[in-house]
Amino acid sequence: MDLEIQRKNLIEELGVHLEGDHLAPLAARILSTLILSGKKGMTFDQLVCELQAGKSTISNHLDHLQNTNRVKYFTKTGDRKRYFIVDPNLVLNVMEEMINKWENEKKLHLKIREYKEQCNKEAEETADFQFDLEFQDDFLTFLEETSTAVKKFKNKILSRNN
Amino acid sequence: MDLEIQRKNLIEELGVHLEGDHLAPLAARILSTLILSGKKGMTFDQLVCELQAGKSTISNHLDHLQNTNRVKYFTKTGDRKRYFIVDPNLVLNVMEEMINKWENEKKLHLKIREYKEQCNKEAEETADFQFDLEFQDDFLTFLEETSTAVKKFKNKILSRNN
DNA sequence: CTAATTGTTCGGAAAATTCCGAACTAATCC
DNA sequence: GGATTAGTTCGGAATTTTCCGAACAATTAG
Repeated sequence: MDLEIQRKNLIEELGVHLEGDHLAPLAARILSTLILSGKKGMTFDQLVCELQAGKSTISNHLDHLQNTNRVKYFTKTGDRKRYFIVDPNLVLNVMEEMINKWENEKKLHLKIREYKEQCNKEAEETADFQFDLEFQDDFLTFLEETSTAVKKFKNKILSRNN
Repeated sequence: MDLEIQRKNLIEELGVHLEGDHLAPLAARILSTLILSGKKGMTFDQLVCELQAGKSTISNHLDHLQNTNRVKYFTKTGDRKRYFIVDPNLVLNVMEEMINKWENEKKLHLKIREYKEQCNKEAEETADFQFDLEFQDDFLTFLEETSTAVKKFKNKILSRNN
């Protein structure tokens, strides 16, 4: 198949997938376009043209993508344009985010566990309803182990990259 | 602190967190309410009342939560009401979803890798730009390992439960 | 100095999501 | 049979998200 057609299709397919991560449709298209452009990057105008979008749309989404550590840019001497690329640490950043999310989830579920235990203590005296804590414990173990797996891999990449 | 106030706060806090998983605000509140209600469950009317929402809203969201394997209900003989509870397999189902998502992500990135390799082959002859495949390879390894970690834990839970 | 390039900011239009109430169904109760 | 319980379906109102174009910098080019 023609490489250019293949590329267009991949931008859309990857774009749809990236929308799953709280990215607006066009933000997802920008990111997938940059992923497929590799290290040569893309300029603001190229993105506007390629994605058939308004300049302000591209500007705002690029801002957001940079603030969330997904995109960076480089420049060339004597060239005012910015060349946008995916953040070289994107994989690490994504992992960092996952770990943080899970860390928060763990704290929350510990709070819930505590609440349930308090309820059980109160109910004990009246031989009333008791909470089953298995759900909470399963979930906490799950978060713990998955988080550890990701951390381990993160360190592996980090030590390889230095 | 008063248990009831603690509960209300937890519903909101957990609710906000659950909104992160593509759940509408009220859908997230339903799920967090059920998580905090334990195995005694909650009836349709209790949810309508507790969450101050319209019956149709609760009905539709409950439908969706059941279709996505997050919520189940049980009944009592001589009682027409349904008692909604979190799906006992919620943890397993969430893991299942993560694995599937990552499986898809892997396929997509393999496609991208292939595209980039084709580009490189074409560019070789003209000594042109070459794609760096490290990003793709890092990501693929990452998905592989995390997926394996989750699968392992899933099996541990499964063997414990039978 | 004037024009062109490279964007950013702001107000609002368009579209999608979320939620509600009114009307409806289906089963049970009296 | 009529009233009550336990919900569902449908149309649309309210809110939020997403995107755009016009006007506005700010830098460089001629």
